[in-house]
Amino acid sequence: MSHGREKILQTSLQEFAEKGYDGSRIDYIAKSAGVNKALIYYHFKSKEELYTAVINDLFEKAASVSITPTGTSVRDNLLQIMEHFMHFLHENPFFVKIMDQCVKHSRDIFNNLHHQNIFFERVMSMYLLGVQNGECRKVDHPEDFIVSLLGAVYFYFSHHKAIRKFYGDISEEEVISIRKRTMKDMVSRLLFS
Amino acid sequence: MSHGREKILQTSLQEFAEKGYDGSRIDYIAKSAGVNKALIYYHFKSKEELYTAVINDLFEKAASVSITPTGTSVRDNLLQIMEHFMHFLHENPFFVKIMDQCVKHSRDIFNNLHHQNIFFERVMSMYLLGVQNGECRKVDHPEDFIVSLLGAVYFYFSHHKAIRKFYGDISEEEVISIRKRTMKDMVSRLLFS
DNA sequence: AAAATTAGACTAACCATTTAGTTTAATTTT
DNA sequence: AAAATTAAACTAAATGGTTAGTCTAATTTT
Repeated sequence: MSHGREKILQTSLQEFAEKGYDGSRIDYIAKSAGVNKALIYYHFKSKEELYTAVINDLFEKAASVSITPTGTSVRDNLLQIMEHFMHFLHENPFFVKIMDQCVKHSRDIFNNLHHQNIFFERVMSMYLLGVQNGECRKVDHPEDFIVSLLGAVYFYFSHHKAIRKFYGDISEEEVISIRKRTMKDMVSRLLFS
Repeated sequence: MSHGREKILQTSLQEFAEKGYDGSRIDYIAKSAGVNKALIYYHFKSKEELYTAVINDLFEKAASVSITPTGTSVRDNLLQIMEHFMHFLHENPFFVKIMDQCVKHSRDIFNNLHHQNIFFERVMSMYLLGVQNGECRKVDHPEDFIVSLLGAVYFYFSHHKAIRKFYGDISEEEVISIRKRTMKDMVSRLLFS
């Protein structure tokens, strides 16, 4: 594989994540990647195709993250998955930014992605296991509770700029550790009892 | 007040909410608003200024929404505020869309807004009241629980397209009613007991 | 009369895309 | 092994559509 192509993809991810599709400039991507603009068109047909390539790449990586919980109880495993979700968002800030735009931009790109929702599915199937073996409490609409739990976690990362001030002047790591505790408490209180 | 100015602001809100700042076109706004393009520049210095005017307008309206809970207990009042939050997001889809972009776009515009967080503040002060009179349970980091609760509600609206499918083939009103029940359950389990 | 609005041509900058070519390294032919 | 050929990777510069913003002169509204 050519070095240029990889570099273009990396740089484009940053640019698209930060400025959005319409705000991104091919010229700037080329300059940042240290390649000639035409090389982008050599590897990708158009800006649109570059965008979808970037997105597919990203979501593929996201989907390949293996989450095989190792706990002995459903409770442990659920907490592990959720913690994993948190870490994933924390370590992949581009994912959140791209995801946020992607939901709005061309629905075709987004709908053709298969792996948007591994975390939802894993939490759900783990929860259903918990209901079966009596560990979890039964709720009428588990999908709604799970969306709420994932959303609560996601929201902090997607609206970091707006939210951060509520936590005062402590380090990011401290906030994450607080959020982790809260998240565990939420899982316990909402899905168990 | 001039009729044109109002119409321009309304139309711009839609355009900016749907396409984002960079994706929006002044020509299109003028056409949709049924006014001449020059009129936009008669009222607003530039696209950027139009954008900030639209945003300030929107957040001003959002802040002016009076939330004066009428319940007899802190529990009732908290639930009322949260339900109000949900209704507000449901009825003002533009708000969510603008908010989402706004967090990313020019930080100056966003940081100069005073009223981003009325809901956070009202929930927080109501909760503190509940702690004082013994209705609510004490938690180490109430700000984190409140962010999580608001986030759980917000997430559904901001990522509607990605999430909707988890609820199957039921009407939007039904989903909202399910979400309302879940939200109440969450408030009860997280802030009380 | 002053403020609001229209018509629409105009411009300058911007920006995605193309064209026409070069470089490099590997493969084939002589 | 030298010469010829190929294909892929890459580049500099041009092209042309798009778009924010302007200008002028006239008309309508308050």
